[in-house]
Amino acid sequence: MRIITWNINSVRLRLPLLQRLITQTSPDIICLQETKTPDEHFPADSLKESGYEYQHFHGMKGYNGVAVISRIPFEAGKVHNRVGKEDCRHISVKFPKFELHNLYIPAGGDEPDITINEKFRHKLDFIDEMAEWFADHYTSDQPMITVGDLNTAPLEHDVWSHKQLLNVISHTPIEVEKHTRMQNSLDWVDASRHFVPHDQKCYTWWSYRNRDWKKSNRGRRLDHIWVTPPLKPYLSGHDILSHVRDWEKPSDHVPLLVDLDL
DNA sequence: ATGGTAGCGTGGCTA
Repeated sequence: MRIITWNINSVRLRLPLLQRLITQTSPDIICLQETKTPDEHFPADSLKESGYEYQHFHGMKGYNGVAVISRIPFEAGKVHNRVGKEDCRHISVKFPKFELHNLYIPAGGDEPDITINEKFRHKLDFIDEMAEWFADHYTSDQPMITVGDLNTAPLEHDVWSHKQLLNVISHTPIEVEKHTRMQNSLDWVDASRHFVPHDQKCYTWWSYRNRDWKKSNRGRRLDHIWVTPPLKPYLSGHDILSHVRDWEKPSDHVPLLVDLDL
């Protein structure tokens, strides 16, 4: 079983790129973030024609938005409102062999100070709520998968410069602490780091604000696939599809792929 | 220290 997660940064604008990704990798399940469209404009029919008959999406005008599209049937999905907002950042669906959560955690703005930056407060509260909610509703012996743009790069080699990013939102100690606490809530296994050694640089996002993303290579690992311990033995493959960052009109995030022998 | 680019949807927010 092949699962892809991708912050697509507008599913309508990049539908042709999504189709190309499907042709090249043939995933069973695709999870998208930042679809940036209300549900009535989600390209549901087009993706059904591509083979993804089972769909669950939740979007809004202009911002955020998450979607799960699948060739494999799943039970009716859920929408989860987080920290009192209806801003389309968390959906889940139930497959026969596991439950899947698709997350778009708030980016958090620019200033890493909760007293002056409401967006950073929102991000930290969101992560806290997720950690509690996972622990309250599940146990780590249940087969679960969480994917998405978690907007935190927790490890030293998840960013191009650990020292220079210590005070930059996505890699500050307070976020890393909360992110790690969320990860520990159900003993989530970080699938990318299961395959990529911790001392090796590993990125899924490169800013638009660099003239040449590949040359400067100032990336961060913001996108993640986590599995609970029962699924760990079935992890069989992993790929970060960096070449997609070079397609015309790319997203600033690249797709992350995991294979499970299920 | 600053500014750099992109999407949505047409002015300014968010990333």
